[in-house]
Parts: sequence; C-alpha cells; structure tokens
Amino acid sequence: MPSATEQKIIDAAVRLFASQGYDATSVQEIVKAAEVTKGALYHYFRSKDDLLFEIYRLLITSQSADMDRIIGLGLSAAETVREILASLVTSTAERVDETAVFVRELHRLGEDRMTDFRAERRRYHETFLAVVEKGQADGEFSSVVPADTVVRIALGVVNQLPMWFRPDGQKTPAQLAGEIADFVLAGLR
Amino acid sequence: MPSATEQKIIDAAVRLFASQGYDATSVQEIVKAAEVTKGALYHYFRSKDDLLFEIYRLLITSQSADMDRIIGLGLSAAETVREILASLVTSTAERVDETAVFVRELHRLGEDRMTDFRAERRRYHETFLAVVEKGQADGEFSSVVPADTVVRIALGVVNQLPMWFRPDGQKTPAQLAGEIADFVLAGLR
DNA sequence: GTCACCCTACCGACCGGTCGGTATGCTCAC
DNA sequence: GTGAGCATACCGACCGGTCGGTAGGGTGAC
Repeated sequence: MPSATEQKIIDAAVRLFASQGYDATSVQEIVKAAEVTKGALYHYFRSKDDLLFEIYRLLITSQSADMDRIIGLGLSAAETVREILASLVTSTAERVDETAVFVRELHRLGEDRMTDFRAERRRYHETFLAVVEKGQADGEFSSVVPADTVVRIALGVVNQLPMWFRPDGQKTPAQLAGEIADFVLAGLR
Repeated sequence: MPSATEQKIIDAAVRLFASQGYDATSVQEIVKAAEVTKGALYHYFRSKDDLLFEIYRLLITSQSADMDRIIGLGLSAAETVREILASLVTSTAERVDETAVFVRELHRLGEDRMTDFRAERRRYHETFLAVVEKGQADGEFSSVVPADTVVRIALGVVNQLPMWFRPDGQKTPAQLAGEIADFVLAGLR
C-alpha cells in the first residue's frame, strides 16, 4: 500500500518516462512534476532504477493475475484466447504510459532483475502457448501456422498498442479488443 | 554515398544504441567502438541527434522503396499483402538493430522531424491500407475485421520483431515471413 | 499531564563526475 | 595554398545521489 507521496512520484515518473524516455528524464523533473522534493523521492526509492523497476513490477503483477484468473475459468480454447486478449488489450489501453515505458526501457533492467523478468514472461508466454496448442490438438484450431508464432504475433500487437492507440480516438478499448480477438481467432480457423 | 569513416560511425552507433539505448550511449563510446575520434564524428554529423536521425532515414527510405516496388507489380490483393509482409519481415530480420533503435527511440525526434516522419509513415500506412480495403471491396478478403485494425496488427508485429527474433534461432527469416503472412491472410479469409 | 526520547517523513544545498559539443591546429591530396 | 578530413584539449551545464538537518506525531516513565 503506497503512501500518497509515493503514488504521486510513481505517477509523475510514468508520465515523464513515457513521453521523454527514462534517461532523458532527470530526477529533478520527476520531483518537480510530483510536487515533492528529492529527499522524499530518495526516502521511498533507493535509486532512479528502483523507481523504474517498481513501475514494471506493478504492471507485470497485474497482467499475470489477470491471465491466471481467466485460465481458471475453464473455458474452451477459443473463449480462453478471446478473454486473454480482451483483458490484455483493455488493461493495456487503460495504462498506455506504463506499457510504453515497459516496452521501451526493458533493456535497462540489470542482470538479476532481467533474469527474474524473463522467467515471469516465459511463464506468461508458455501459459498462453499451451492454450493455443491444446486448441490445435483438439482440432478446435487450425495448425497451419505454428502456435508459437501465433502467440508471438498476438502478444506483439499488444506491446505495440501504445504506439498508436489514443484514449480519445474513435474506438473504445473494448471495441478494439473485440476486433483484435476476432482477427487472431480468424487466423486460427 | 557515405565514406568509410562515416559508415563505421553509423555501424557502431546502431550497435550501441540497440544494445544500450540512445541516451545511455555516450559519444565517447561511439567513437571508441568505431575506432575514430570525436573530431571525425562531428565532422560528419552536426550532433548526436543528427546521427540518430540518419539511422532512421536510411531505414525508412529502404522500406518505402520496397513497398513502392511491390505495389508496382500489380499483383492481386492477397499476393500484394503477402509480398509486402514477406519483404518487411525479411528486411527487418536482417536489420534488427536498426529496427530496435527505431522503435525504441522514436520519441526523441524533434518537432520538425517528427512531422516529416509522421507524414511518411502515414503514407506507408495508407498505401498498405488501400490494398487491404480494395481486397475487401472486391470480395477477395473478408470484412469482418476493419481494414485499419488489420494493418495496425500487421505492422505492429513487424515492429516487435526485434524483441524476440534471433538470427541464430531455429527459424529463418523467410520461414518466419511465410508464417506471419499466412496468419494475416488467414485472418482476412 | 507532561516531558524526554525517538522515529518516520521529508527538505534542499551540495558534490564528484560525465556529458555533448567546440575551438584550434595539423596534414596531405590536389 | 587551400580546403577536406581529421586529432586533441578543453568547456560549462547538468546529472544522480548524498547528507546534515528538521517538523511533527507517537509513547512510556513519572
């Protein structure tokens, strides 16, 4: 449970990192935007890197929880794929800044954290892959395109969302989620 | 026609920007890796930003030329989409570093260059879009998923390629290009 | 009740070091 | 001789991080 000050710092950092990039954003800028002081920032975070990592952690945690919940519903392969994509697209659309930072600054993770992260992403990737493969094995999905390529495409699309999705655009996140799910499922027929 | 020195600088910069990011790479590092001096770098490029932009320019120019060439062949919609994707995927696979830098550091473009870039990307996007829309109008493609979403998905996948494609992996660029084209076309049936 | 004692939360001036960029001059092909 | 193609020494701005200090609230001994 983050304090109000901590939350202000994270919010400001996400916004600035998303619009300028991590390195191009100074700690001074963050504290100014968050209306706190440097002392406050370094009271809550051990380093600028730590702050970045906290942003990642919040995002990954929530995405993994979503996926686990959907898998737990025990739906058919097609329905599971649709739900996973819909949940991913809508949650990403709601947090475009976090996702933009995440995608763009991933390489800044240190050795240890990168290892942790890769393990978590691998788990995520393979859970999704298993759903597609099961659908193919059961004959619910076509096997023309290998399952791993399908998963790569599907997750890649979501990561690119921040590049073109605009909250004030014509399509609501839910609409978009539906279209993307339709397209991916069509490719699996 | 860039001189040998100029080329060495660009190559080194691409490699370093791709692995560490633009801001995290100092001009000192670049000249050291390129085995030239700062004087040489600032003889050919007006600023570090200029160097980055030159990398963009080379990539965009070649991609646009590829697309124009394919459109000029006058193939069917399906064949055109397949060729565009195949060409994009293989050329991106051959230049993962450039593409990684491009995707990651886009936001660093200044006002003017960003405007130029958006115009060029818009042109690219709409040329592709026109092909898909024509295919849908002619009944060659399904219209279940709106053309603009299909184009976004297709181009998004390519931009994400550097995140997971490995030149020493199991799949050749050509194989991958085929699979991606298959999947996109399947979604258009 | 109150005062000594702490503790968390926060402040902001300051530091060593690095960065992008420049000024100046050499050298060699033409 | 003169200009393109570099090399080298150097500059001022700014950066992430530190550190001595403070404000204010909780708490337990008396």
